[in-house]
Amino acid sequence: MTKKVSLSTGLKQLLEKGDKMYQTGLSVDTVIFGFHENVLKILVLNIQYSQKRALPGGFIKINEPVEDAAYRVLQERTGVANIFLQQFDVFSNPTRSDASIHQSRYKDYGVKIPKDNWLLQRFITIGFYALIDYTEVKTSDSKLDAEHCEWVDIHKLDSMIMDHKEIVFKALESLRTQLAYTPIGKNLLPKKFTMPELQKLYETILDQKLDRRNFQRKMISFGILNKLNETRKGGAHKAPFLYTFNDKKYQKALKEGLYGSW
Amino acid sequence: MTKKVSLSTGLKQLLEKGDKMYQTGLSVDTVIFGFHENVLKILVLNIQYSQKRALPGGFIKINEPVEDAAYRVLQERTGVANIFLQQFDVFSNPTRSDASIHQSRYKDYGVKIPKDNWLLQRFITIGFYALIDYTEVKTSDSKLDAEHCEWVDIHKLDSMIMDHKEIVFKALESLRTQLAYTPIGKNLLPKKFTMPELQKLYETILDQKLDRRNFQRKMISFGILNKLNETRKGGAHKAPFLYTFNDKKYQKALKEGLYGSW
DNA sequence: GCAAAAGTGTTAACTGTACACCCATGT
DNA sequence: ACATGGGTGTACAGTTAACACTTTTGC
Repeated sequence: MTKKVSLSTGLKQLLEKGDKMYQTGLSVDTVIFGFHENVLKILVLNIQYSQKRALPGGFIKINEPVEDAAYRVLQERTGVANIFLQQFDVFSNPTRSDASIHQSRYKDYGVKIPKDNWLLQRFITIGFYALIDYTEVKTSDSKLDAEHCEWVDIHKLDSMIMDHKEIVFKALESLRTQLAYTPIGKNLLPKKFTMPELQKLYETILDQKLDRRNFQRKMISFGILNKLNETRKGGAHKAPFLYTFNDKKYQKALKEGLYGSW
Repeated sequence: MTKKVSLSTGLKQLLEKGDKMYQTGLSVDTVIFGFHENVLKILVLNIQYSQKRALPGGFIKINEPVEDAAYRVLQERTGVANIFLQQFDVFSNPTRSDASIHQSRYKDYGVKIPKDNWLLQRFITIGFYALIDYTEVKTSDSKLDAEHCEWVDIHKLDSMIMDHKEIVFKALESLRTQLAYTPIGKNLLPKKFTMPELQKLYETILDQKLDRRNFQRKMISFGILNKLNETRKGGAHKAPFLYTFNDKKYQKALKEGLYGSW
């Protein structure tokens, strides 16, 4: 992260030259899902001088595909590569933008954004969701950062700016639909995981209990798992076996779907 | 449609004031599906001075939701209201734009578009597909129109401008996926239709033969059809019964899916 | 040894698929 | 009458769902 002075320089450039560097009126917002302590969480930004939170988002560079822009945002916030990213909707309500958010960001430096500045125009945003291994993300621990990143339980997202709560809701809806015909665990779990862990993940996303035995059989029948000869010791009771995803088959299932269509 | 003079005025305004009226760098393109003579067709534009065809598309007005923009395009081209419209993807390859298409459109009027004009900038387009009752569309019959609309068999789309063929392909792919968990016939068929007609529609979209009897049972089991006490006379052989969609249940199925999720 | 969690097996219910048969209509 | 397409029924197979039993581990 940067200090106040250089941040100010960056903000100044954004204000004055942003419309030459970026596609005006367009942004990407990413709903970054992670799984931790049996809870589905998303990575959100705490907005300075506001109780509200925001989705990590950014602008699209001239000559940049939107997927790259979303990936760039993700990298900046999580430092993780090889992330599952999925575009799921476009949000274009003309009243969704909120000039005050940008204004308060600049107020501190004594700058008032001119009314006709590109930042204050109406923005259409393209929504992506990402699935990411919680353990691989190094969120900055300093609460002092102007834009501090934080994992928040999906059920405890009370106040978010603009339409960001709607975006999260839609992302979750898409994720649930995806779950039915696409493998998803690989991106949300550590390399090695147990069957109960995988099941908890599914149950959390679907918000529903699943039968332990049938779940195991179904998962194995998909043929995307490698069973290891190790067990997860340490927990009370019987030690469950560890699994990894079979990369080749996983990728194949991602492309063709778990059931191979009609 | 308008004459050359007023068209020129419209084009002039587009060139000079378009960036004040529309979201720059953003467009919508619509893949309009229709079903006729047992063939899945889409409505395309014949580009003047070109052998290539284009998808009906347009720009997004300042303060207009993208869905409204897509709907506007649809209305302009088909005159039909109450259309099923679905956003399915965003196309943002930086090299997808083609300045020559805009240039040749203006060349006729002796106008050369300045290099820095908004029309020649990179455009990101939001793809929609529409399902529409073929019989309700009045395509202008005059082949003289600058932008003549035409129904074309989905399998006979050889040359299209830019990435429009890819857009059609992706739309078809989405439609096929949708088919599995959403009712779709309502928008592609006349009010009254027979079971064999509905089946042909499904077979055409899926590009696959389906069992006559099982299809019928499955459709009826969805509970979205009203069987009428009329039959479609005229054809050879036994007259099939006519059906309509049960609007209430159809709308419910659209929202909740045909199977009600997990 | 006991409680709690994990592994494996069995059966019943349901769904999808593949047919067979009968009926109506135009030639 | 017969060829063709449409309507209805049934039987089998494959899948899903429900549940029982055994094994392992920490206390």
